[in-house]
Amino acid sequence: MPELPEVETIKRGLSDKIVGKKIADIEIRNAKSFQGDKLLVIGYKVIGIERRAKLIRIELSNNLSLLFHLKMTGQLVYRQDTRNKIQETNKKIEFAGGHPSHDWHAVLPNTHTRIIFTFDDKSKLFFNDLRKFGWCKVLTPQAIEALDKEYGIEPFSSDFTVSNIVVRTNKLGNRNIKQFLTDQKIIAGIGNIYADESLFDAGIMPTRKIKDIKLSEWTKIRASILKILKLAIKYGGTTDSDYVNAEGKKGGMQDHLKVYHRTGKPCAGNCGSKIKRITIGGRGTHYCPKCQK
DNA sequence: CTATCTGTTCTGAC
DNA sequence: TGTCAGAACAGATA
Repeated sequence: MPELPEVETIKRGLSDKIVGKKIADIEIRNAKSFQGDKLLVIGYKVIGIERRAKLIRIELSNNLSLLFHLKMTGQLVYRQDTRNKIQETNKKIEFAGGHPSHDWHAVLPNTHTRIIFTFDDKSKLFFNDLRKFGWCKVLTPQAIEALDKEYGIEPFSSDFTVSNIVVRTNKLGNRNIKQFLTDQKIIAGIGNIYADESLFDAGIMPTRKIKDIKLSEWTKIRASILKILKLAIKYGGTTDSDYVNAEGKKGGMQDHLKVYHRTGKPCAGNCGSKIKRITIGGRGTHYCPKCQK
């Protein structure tokens, strides 16, 4: 599930590859995945890639932008070589084994490819999305500005201070900390994985009501969020199921997670306890009953 | 085979 | 106004 570190990893990967290239064609394989008129963006150059919350934006030379939300299973994979030898290799593996190979997603395009962008040098950007929840929209600068206001504080901005966080707890005191952290209108970019990991790092129970959280604990939570997000970006994000970077490769953060999807396993803090799993707001929530208070 | 679970965000009901 | 279930969708798992 692409959260801030995964989207940031894709952004950095794509910046190296497509900035300066002109969009020559767009093939829409699933109408719902592309919202807007593709003719408005074909023929224009990519001048930059930005990230806001879990959204990725390709900025074009005519001031319009292509905005993507990958939701849970979306991928943005760039291929320079469209002859795609990997595809032929994988097809053999797939048929030989009778089931999809380990590198199944390297086959491009595949059955989950919803949009194909072709650049003027014949290289391609594939938007894949198994569950079709993700989307790409053509947006004007005004629409981008309006959208920006709907989202909360960026963790890596100077606005991400304890006082700015605490001021947003007003009237939400009964809410628990896990739901508070994953609310995009409050802090932008934190999802299920990094909320659980940050709260473990901070030693805070995910069920804690925010009105009962002390200032010293908020300080710790803020520091833990930054620490965990930086670490996840360093490792290129978490590949739980579908996430891959702009080159189609998996992330490495899953090997460094301490609670997420570690239900029943020994706590990484050597406390002797096992990781528990509960449901908060309909989402799986993982924590150590001994290390988190 | 069916039922359940997964996890981001929006919508509509209370 | 806040909260919450349900939906969007496809596939893995029980």
